[in-house]
Amino acid sequence: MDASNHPELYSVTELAADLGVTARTLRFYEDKGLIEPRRIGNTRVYTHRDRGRLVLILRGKRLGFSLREIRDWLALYEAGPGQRRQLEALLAKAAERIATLEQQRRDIDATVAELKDIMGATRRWLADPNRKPQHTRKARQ
Amino acid sequence: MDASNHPELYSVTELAADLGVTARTLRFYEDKGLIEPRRIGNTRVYTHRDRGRLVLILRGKRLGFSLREIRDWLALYEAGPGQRRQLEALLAKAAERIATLEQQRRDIDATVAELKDIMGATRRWLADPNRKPQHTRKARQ
DNA sequence: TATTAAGTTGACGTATAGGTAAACGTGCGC
DNA sequence: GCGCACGTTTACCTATACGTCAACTTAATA
Repeated sequence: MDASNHPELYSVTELAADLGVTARTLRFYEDKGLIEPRRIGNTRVYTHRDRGRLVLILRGKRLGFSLREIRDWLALYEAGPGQRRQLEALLAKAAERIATLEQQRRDIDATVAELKDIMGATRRWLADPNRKPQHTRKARQ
Repeated sequence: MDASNHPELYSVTELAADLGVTARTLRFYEDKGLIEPRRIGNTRVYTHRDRGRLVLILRGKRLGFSLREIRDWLALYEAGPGQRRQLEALLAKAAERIATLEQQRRDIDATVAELKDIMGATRRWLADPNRKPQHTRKARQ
């Protein structure tokens, strides 16, 4: 069950270790239709191309896409007639994701501001418990 | 099952509507030990104080704390000997949360930058497919 | 009184990305 | 001939914050 004699073939455990994930993860991705490694008998054998595909998958994950999105995009990428459409779809998805992230960033900024405000009020209160607690910012509720 | 005759008493549905959540949510919070409204027979009756407590709970949620954290903090707030300790605990929690959020913000910034980089490369590729795709930034993997 | 509205508990479903365990097969070296 | 390391599948578990029934009781009202 060892494929190390051939430089471009990997077992699950090998490739998983190589990519910094567990074998379970690779099998899970297969379950979800993201990869389909060859088999020798019952045993999975990953090629260099499979590895490349997995690198793409992991990058997608790191960028915050769900496995479903990644799978759909890869399928579309393989089946499509030209490249143009997929690249445009990719651009759209990326723009969408950027919008989401920038919204999250604004939410974070607002939350941090509110937390800092509460901290300030709390500190003033600790310094002088008689002074009424007074927030300078108004919360959204 | 209507408590509207008394200005400070609410039924689940009333208070839920008032707070913009569902009755299920209030019962769930009770299950999790965050509130303990009085009962008339089997029926929940919320007082003005319960409402105040729920406002605190919802603010905690909005600021990104888990129900468990909120519950623990409320318990500590009720049981504690003075206020000083709880306020200091609150300060610590808030600082912790701010640190988490600022880390998230950095992650978002990095991700957005990478996405924009990919978009740029994709656009150049669309404009001139002969030119090799070339990212200016290097990803973390 | 019969109906309806609102209350109750309990249990199962949802989404995500795997972890963990059980039970089993299989080739290899000694 | 045996054990070990590694492979396989199936299936249930995790965390979070509720949503969604279902079955039942109680209270108010026409």
